[in-house]
Amino acid sequence: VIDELGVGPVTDVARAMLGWHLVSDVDGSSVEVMLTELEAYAADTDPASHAFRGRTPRNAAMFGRPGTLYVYRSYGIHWCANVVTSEVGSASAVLLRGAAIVSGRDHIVARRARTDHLTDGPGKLCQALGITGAHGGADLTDGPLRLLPGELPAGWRVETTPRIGISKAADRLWRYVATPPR
DNA sequence: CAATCGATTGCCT
DNA sequence: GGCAATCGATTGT
Repeated sequence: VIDELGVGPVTDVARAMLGWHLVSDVDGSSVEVMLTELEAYAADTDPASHAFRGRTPRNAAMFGRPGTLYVYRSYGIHWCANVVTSEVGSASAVLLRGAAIVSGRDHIVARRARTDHLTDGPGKLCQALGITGAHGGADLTDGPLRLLPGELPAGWRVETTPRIGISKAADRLWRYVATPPR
């Protein structure tokens, strides 16, 4: 299903993943979103990657198979999710920063306890999908969280910008944002 | 063993 | 637009 993941540089993979869908059946709530904002992190050559300094207890999941979920806690409060995109041992990953809701909006509203800004940010997206640290290392090809290849709808544009909130390698245009036609 | 610092969010002015 | 909240992995003494 996710044969496209292990192929090519993580930047290309991240851009190609725009329009892919992520389905969550966590806690019995079925939610589906389409990915619209992603960032590429290349383990070895990227000082901003959590895997840049090698394997640690936190980033162990990044060294797994392509299609593995890597989840970490940010600012002690939020969960952020990445998809491992490289072969075992390479630890390149794509950070999930934003998505468009396809179905299950009611479940998301309940989880987020608000009706706006539901999935526009890495922490918000995790909360919307019910992703927590317990899902770190999960296989996205099988289980309550599934990643499905797809295409952006006609007319959507892709913008390339610097990554958000990092201090190292901040000049690389490795953030990809898809926006609907106006 | 203590110190540091976020791949952020939401509420405040 | 500014800033506090919050915690554990990672790094330094």
